[in-house]
Formats: sequence, C-alpha cells, structure tokens
Amino acid sequence: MSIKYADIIVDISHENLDKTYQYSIPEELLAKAVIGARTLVPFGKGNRFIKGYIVNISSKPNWKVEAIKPIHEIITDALVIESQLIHLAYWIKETFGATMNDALKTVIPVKKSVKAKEKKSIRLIAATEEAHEFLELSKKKNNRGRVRLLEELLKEKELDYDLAVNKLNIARQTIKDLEHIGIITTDAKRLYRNPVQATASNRKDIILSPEQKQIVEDIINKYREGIYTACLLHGVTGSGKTEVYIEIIAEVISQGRQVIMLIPEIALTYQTVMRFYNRFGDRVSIMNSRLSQGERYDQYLRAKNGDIDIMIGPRSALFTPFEDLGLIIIDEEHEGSYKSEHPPKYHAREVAIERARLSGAGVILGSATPSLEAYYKALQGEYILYTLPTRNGDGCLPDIWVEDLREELKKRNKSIFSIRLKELMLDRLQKKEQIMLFINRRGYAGFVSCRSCGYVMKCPHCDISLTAHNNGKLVCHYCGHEAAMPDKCPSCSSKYIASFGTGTQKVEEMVRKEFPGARILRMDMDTTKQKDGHEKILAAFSNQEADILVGTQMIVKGHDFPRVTLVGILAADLSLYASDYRASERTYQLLAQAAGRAGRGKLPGEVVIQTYQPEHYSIVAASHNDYEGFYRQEMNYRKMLMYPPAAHILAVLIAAKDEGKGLLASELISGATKEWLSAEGFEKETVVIGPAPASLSRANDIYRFMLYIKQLEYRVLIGLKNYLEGYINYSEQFNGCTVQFDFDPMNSY
DNA sequence: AACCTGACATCA
DNA sequence: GATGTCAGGTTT
Repeated sequence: MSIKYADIIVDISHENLDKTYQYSIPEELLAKAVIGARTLVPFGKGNRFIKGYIVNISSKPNWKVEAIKPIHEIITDALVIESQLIHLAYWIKETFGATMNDALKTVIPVKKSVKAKEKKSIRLIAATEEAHEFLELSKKKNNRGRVRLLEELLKEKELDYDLAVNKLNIARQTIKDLEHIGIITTDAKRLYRNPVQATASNRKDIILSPEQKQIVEDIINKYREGIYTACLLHGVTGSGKTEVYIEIIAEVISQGRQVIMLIPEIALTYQTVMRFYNRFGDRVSIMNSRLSQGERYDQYLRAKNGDIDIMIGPRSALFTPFEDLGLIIIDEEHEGSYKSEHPPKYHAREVAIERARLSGAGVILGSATPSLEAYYKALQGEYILYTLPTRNGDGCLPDIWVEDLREELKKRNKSIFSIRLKELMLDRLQKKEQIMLFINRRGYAGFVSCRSCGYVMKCPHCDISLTAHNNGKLVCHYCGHEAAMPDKCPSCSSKYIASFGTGTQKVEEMVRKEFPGARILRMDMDTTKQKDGHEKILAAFSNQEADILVGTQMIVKGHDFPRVTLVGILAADLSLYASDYRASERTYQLLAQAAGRAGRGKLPGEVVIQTYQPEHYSIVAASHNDYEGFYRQEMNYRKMLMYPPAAHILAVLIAAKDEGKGLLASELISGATKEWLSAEGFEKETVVIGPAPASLSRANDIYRFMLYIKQLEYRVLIGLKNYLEGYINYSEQFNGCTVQFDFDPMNSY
C-alpha cells in the first residue's frame, strides 16, 4: 500500500502562510484523515506543533519526499466551524466543478496581516525607579533598542506597538525580551470596523396579518420540532415577506443560534439594513462587495467570536463562520446573482441547503416570482411551499394594461410611448403622482426584429434568437449556426427590420421632448457609477424631487415608493430574445417585479406593458399576475427541450490563446464526452451540443469554445465532469488551455 | 507567528 | 571571543 499525503492549511493568520503544506499520513491515522479534519502538525525548524486543517488528500507527493513530515495527531473533538467550511468547499468542488483551491478561497477569506486590524500596545509595568535603573544599565550595555523603547515609555505611559516597531525601529525581539524580564507588558485589543452606522433605534412593533402569522407559526413549530426542511415563501410583491423573516429570525436568535440572510447585492440598501438594525441592534452586521479585504476579515472574526448573530449580505455571506448556525434566508431567491460567475460556479441556493444540512439549520427561500428550479422542487415536495397571495395593509395589486406596439405603428404612432401610456403619464403629472419608466437593457445585445410585425430572427436548430455580430452576420450562440443579415423581413417583407435597442438615455431624451417641464431622474450603469450614486438617486426620487424615474432593471428591485402610481414597461419583449433558455423566465420576473412597484401606498396603481408580442405566455401571465400559469407553460417548454429544472446542463468552456489549440481541445473533449457516454450507457438519454465558438468568441485575445451536455440526471453530469477532469489532466494536448465547468448555467456564454 | 540565520556593533 | 541588535527569510 502506498503512502497517502494530505494538503494542510495551517491555522496561523499570516499572508505568507496562506497556502497548503503537504504532510504524510501515518497508517494509524488514515481512517481519521478526512477532508476538513483538524490536525496537529510539526511546523518550522523547531517542529513546534500547530493546528491545521486537511484540505485535500492525494497519493503522490508534490514536494521533496525526504522533507515531508508526518501528521502528528488528528483532533476529533467537537466539530469546529473551519472543518465544516472546508467540508463545504469540498462539496462545492465536487458539485459545481472547480479546483479545491478556488473552492477554498471562496469559503475562507484571505488572512490579512494583523497590523491593520489589531491594536497592540506596550505598557511599562516596572516601577519608575526600577525602570530608570534598567535604562542606565541598558545605556551602559549599549542596548540601543532597549534604551529607545524605555525612554519613550518613561515619557508616554502607553505606546502603540506598531508605532514602536515601525517608527522607533524597535525589534519585536527587543519588546519580547523586556516583556520576559518583566519591565513591560503588551496587550492586544481588536479593533473591529463595523460597517453599520448605529443610529437611534425606533423600534416599531410589527403587526402581522393573519396569513403572515400562520406561516410564521407553522415554520417556527416545525423548527422547534427539529424539522429543517427548506421552505419556499411565495409572496406577491408587497405582501410583507420581510416581516415574516424578522419574526422567524427572532425565534432562532432566542435559541442562541445565528442567522445568515442573503439578499441580492443591488437590494442591499440603507433602508433594508435599518429594518433589521432597528429590530436586532448591533448584533447585525452586513457584508458587501464595497468592504475592503480587511473589513471583510473583521466581519469574519466578529462572527467567529460570537459578537454578532445576524449577517446580511450577498452570496459570499453564506460562508460566515457562525459556530451554531440556525437559519439561512435567501431573499429574492430567483435572482441571477446567486449563481457565481467565477469558478467555483456555485449556486447559493444549493450551497445554502448543504451548509444548513451540515449544521442542522433551516432554510427559507423567498420570492414573488420563484425560480423554476425552486418552484419545481416545492411542487415535488422537496421544499415546503408557503404562499402569501395578497398585499399587506392598504396596498392592492395594480391594474395592468398590455399595449400592442404593432397596433401603435399601424396608428402611425412612431413614438416610444403608446397612446395609453402617454395619456396616463399626463394624468399622473397633473395629479402630482410619480411615474417609473422601465426599459429592459438586457436584450440590447443586438438581436434583430421587424418593427412592423414583431418577427424575430431565430436559429432554425435551437429556438433561440440570433445575435447580430459586428461583422454583419447573425449567429446562434448555442450551435454556431450562421445567417446573413436580411434586408427585408422574412415574414411580412417589411423593410423595417433591424437590430433593435433603445437605451435609457434615449428614453430620457424622448420623455423630455414629449413632456416638457416634467422633472426626470435617470438610473442606469452610467448614473450610478459614483459611490452611493444608487442611494442618492433613489433618495431624491423618494423625496419627490422628480416626477419620473427612468431606469434599467435596477429600479425594479424591492424599492418602496408609495407615491408611484404608474409603471411603464417600454419594451417588454426585449428580454424575451436574449439568447438563452431563461429568457421567458427572466421576462416574467422583470414584468412582475416592475409591476410590483406600482400602487404600494394608499393610492391604487396602474401598469402599462408595451410589447410586440402581447400573446406571449410570459407577458399574458404577468399581466394577470398568474405565476402558476406561467410556471406550467414554461415547465412544458423546459421538459420538451430538456432544460433545467426538467433536466440538467453541463456547460464546458474551453479557453486558449491559440485558436487552433482551443478548437482542437474542444473537439478532443467532445470526443471524450461521447466516448464516455457510450461506454457508460448514457448515450441515448443525453444530448451533446457543440463544440461551437462561444458567443463571446474572443475575450482579451483568448479564444473561447463551448460544449453543452444535457442530461436528466445531475449525477451523470458529475460523473462526466470527473472523467473529463482526469482526461484533461492526463493529456499534454491541453497545455495552454483552460477548461471551466458550469452546471445549469444562468448566463449564456 | 515563531523561529533561524547572518551581518554588524560593541564591549573587555 | 562573547554578547547583543536587527533585518530578512523560511516553514511541507
């Protein structure tokens, strides 16, 4: 039997040590040596024993064999949080396809140098006389470091450690020596940067509606019985999901356990945070991408030390090291940002469920427009489904009008506003109520449609719209099919066929022209670039400094403006022809969320949806607020075409600097895939698409190729990925190529 | 972080 | 030579 080796990450906070070290596993420890296990290993020249965690196990050494030391001991007392997180990293690696290194980096933050985050100070403990004596002695011995330190300490009682080391040039050794002799003492105080600015708490007692109350009680009862099945809370916009979360969080915290609450980065606004802060005080902390690495590490330690109970943040907050995690909430569960775009390409929903399983915690997913995946699982009984069908309090759901833009063209209305929208806008401006205009930027990518009949150029093989490339050709991003740009519409022969796209800027311009005197705010990538640009615009609109807010999808996310009584969606179909299978789902979600902005206060709201395709099921369903109806139709489509959640997709991205090499590699992988599938007997139930150039076929001079494999069983795709990984590692042909795996991708490549 | 090393400095 | 200071490097 060959010797096994373990990669161990050492448990010392220092940047230089932020890597793994290989140790051999003595035979008697083999059974206990699992990934995530805590170990005691000899470290450094003095072979002092330090703690570490096993991160990977292999049978070949990556280091001079004679220099590899054996693991001294495996500690199997209470499970510590690091073990659990490393375990989780391994699970992510296995489930979503990534390297262990990438998985670890997302799970454990970079250890930042201690200087920045710790305030260490030096104090004199010897009596002044004694200190003077020692000072004279040191002067005689010419111990200049000691002299400098003592002189300074006799002037100032307390001295900053960093100041002493960096400015006074005193060696750490000197300080330690004096401490050893008993002249001085050092003590360290952690300085945490708290990103939440405390303000006076004005706690309002929440009054739950009977529906909310029943859901809260049911979830809490199950929780108390130790049933931790994930719940899906499907509540229409404005139904008060947050109140439900808060009540359940209170219960979990009262049991002494901690809570992670995920929200989409874009929804992490001041108001949201304050709702939790007002209720739970400074036991709440937030995480976001604007925090510096040091600040983020502080958050990590605060959670680990038990200084906080609730962590609110995006995807990455999932890895908060709470010792006794009791609940994970994912708000706006359908949001695309919960799927990581970089390796490991994990989905927060799945990771949350796994982490909750590891620590015996509950999971609540909340959305007004659940993802197909979540709803599917809820119907299958994997999640418990709760529904809040009505708005809380005074609000009622808005009236929705669907306006057919083809008819507008027939009526010679060439403006971007339909007649109805224009009338309603004039009405609201007169009543001094507010308007939100929403233009879906996502579809901007340049698909081609006919202005007169709404026909869209599609790929004959894939049921996906073709994308106009700069070279004038139309390309299918799934199979690589190419077509020429037509000069007249293939359906109605109209010459008004062109690549389509209206940006927010153009909309703003049109509004100014058609409604002179209206005060307009625009919110998109350009206007929110600067720090807090987001907050400023929203605050201005909230203070009624403007009548009309024009924006992209970022304005539809969870904001509450009671004075908004009209929402206009200028081109609902723009997102329908984005070239991936989630286009309809995204359209439904955007329409429902945008419509949800209207009539949230006491005033009733109206919504105008403008479209070239009023008969499309996602638009029809959104206009009737009929999620179930949408779900049924969309699910049929997914079943028919083997898309998630009916089946699963493994996307393989092959990137290479050299085009030929990339092409060869993608063909080799495709060949290996087919071989494996037939050898394992999955050939018939599997669909392989590609290889084809990715839609972004060249990025930064790197050529990209795609391969898609569709299969009913997720585990078959995992098996395939594991096989391909081995194949790629083994063959020299892949030098200079990087291969990435993405399971059930959320964005197209 | 804790240790080791090596280059210097200062004594008697 | 003995002893001390201090900066820099290494840890599997």
